[in-house]
Amino acid sequence: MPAEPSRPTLAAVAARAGVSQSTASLAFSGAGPVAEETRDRVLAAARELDYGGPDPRARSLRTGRSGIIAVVMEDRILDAFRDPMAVAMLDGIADEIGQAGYSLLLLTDSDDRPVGGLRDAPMDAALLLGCSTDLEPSVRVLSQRQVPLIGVEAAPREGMHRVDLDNRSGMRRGAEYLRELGHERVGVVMLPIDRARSRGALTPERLAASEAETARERLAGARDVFPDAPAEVGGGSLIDEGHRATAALLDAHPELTAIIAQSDLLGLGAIQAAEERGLVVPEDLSVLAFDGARIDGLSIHRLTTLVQPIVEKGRAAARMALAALAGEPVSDASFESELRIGTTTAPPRTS
Amino acid sequence: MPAEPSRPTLAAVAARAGVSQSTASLAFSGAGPVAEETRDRVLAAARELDYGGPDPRARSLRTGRSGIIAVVMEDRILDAFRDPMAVAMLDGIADEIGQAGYSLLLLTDSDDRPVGGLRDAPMDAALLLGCSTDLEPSVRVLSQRQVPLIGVEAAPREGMHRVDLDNRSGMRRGAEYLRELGHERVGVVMLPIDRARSRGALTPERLAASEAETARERLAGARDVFPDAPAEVGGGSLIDEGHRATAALLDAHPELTAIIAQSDLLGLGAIQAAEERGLVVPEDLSVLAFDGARIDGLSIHRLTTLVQPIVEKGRAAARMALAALAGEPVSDASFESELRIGTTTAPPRTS
DNA sequence: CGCAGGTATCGAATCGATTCGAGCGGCGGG
DNA sequence: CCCGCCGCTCGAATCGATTCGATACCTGCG
Repeated sequence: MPAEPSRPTLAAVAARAGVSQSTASLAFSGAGPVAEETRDRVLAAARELDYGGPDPRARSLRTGRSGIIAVVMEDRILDAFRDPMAVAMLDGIADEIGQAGYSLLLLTDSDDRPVGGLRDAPMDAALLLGCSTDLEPSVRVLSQRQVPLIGVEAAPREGMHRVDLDNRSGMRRGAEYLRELGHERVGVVMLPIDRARSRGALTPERLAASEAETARERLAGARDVFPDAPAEVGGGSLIDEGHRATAALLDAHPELTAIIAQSDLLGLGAIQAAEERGLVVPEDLSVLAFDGARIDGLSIHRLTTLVQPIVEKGRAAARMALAALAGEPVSDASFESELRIGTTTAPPRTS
Repeated sequence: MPAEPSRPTLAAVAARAGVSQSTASLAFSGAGPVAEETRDRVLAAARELDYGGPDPRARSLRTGRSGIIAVVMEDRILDAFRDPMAVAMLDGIADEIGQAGYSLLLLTDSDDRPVGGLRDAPMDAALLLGCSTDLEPSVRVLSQRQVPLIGVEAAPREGMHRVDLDNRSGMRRGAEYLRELGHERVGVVMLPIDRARSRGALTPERLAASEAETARERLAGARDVFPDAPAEVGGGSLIDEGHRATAALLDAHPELTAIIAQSDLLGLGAIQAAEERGLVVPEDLSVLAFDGARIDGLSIHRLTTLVQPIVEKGRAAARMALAALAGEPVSDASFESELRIGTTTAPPRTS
């Protein structure tokens, strides 16, 4: 091995400054009383040695804190970031976390490497975004490691704090609004309900086998009002998927006068599909969605949708993690959506 | 303090299994020879004590590796993820990094806390995405820490490996194509050129003060062909920004027959702005963009654009980091864009 | 039967900081 | 003038693993 430049250590700095290691440490961390003159000497020595501050690894071993909060998603990163809701929530999380001096570690629960980063990455807390039960093995590792766990719209689990949304009652409220407008034949365009993200008409069997809390709850809300509503499952929360699913739904059920989409993107796809077959929204087909996403560049329609406080949800999750880390008691949070009436719903044509 | 459950340590497991700590370590890591029977005993003891595997903090102190690769962006997370290019590149990075068993730490170079996570987060390497020179202080900390640095379209810096794109010659090729079609009056819609993301007409002073490599290079390419092309700066790579900037440009220069947008999103905004004022694309106004982004839900126009291998860029950056970590020699990478002719360019109307 | 060679295990040093209690002057009050 | 307190500095233990060299045992061969 050639010359060893090897990063200088705090001990080296202390030696050069002629103080003990403990004093040098105090000079850097600012904790504890240090004479100004001493601190200057230490900092000068550090500069001379090109010392860049204490090694985070050593520090984190000693203090038990790494300054990292992990966010675990089940999707591929690409898919997750295509979803404006995930991004918005992440933004809330990042903001809150950053403010508190933590950094954000992005983990996916990929099938390939079952507990890849989850097991080996240093983290002080973990936020699980919309995770299904089959994340169980990974999550177990974390609770063994006594990492505080916060689940956002995740299946309940012992020892996990939760952030929830009124998916069912919110969607029910939306459905009731459609019924009040006079709709009776309504179809539902669903978010994926399994990890394979398989498309197609929803059958009772598929529903029973599903692990996706959010999709199930939103469907339940819709069916509270329209018990027989047919549903088509999309392969993701994407405009194109909403387009495809709606087309399939309208092919199979031409009598539908309204579509309930489980997300705004699906709803936008529904509008595209409708227009493509010559239907005018909302006169020929009403579209109700969910999320209240702010989507760049789509200004023509204002979706009627259930607005959820997504950024706040992210913030809340982050704050719960921070509270848990601070040793404060943590109580679950639950949020409510609000029906925002746009230009995509109207009474059905009186035929 | 109440009862201390305190996570069991490897030493405890070793003791319970009746082996030495070293043996227990080997049993877990798989390195070194361990009799099968012994390993089973260790794993059993671990199970009984509910031991979740070695502490990443301690491991990383000892091994000098944390298994984390950081990605540094200058935007807020929200802004960065609104940009499909950033997301796509991140996807390439995440994929490559994950494959190698590393996790991804997301850092932003926020003004508030100058070296926030950058200084304190454990990381084995850092990827800087499109960062300007004023990232200097943060970056210096990292090179002090001897963390391998990879810059993507970043200003050159000593000790930093680079991934580059032919922004200038690519855009020049696009501009030449416009000229061949017969265009002479062309305007440029630009990406932000300063951290404040201030909008408005581009002046020579603002250009001189700018730090944004990518925007400058792409402009230079356009002006290689149309030296006097007026330019308007957008407040981000967003459809709405392209819309606004194009409107401003057309107000000030009604004679323009083509718009060169520095990103696809800006290009889409340009189309919107054109259509809004009754111009037909491409007959009345041609639009040339840059990126070749795959954008969900926009199927009407096929942008004429310079396609860049964005995912590959991400992969390359990640691979360079991994190579550096493996002690292999690293050589800079540079990529080329390709002009893809769509339906948004045509000869100008012969007036 | 003795020894070389190999394998499984062990001891102990080490990674680089933080932190707690003790020590040591200097200053103010009695 | 002496004592006690306060403010600064120092030593040494500690965090929880990895890893290198040494040890003990066993096998097979001469």
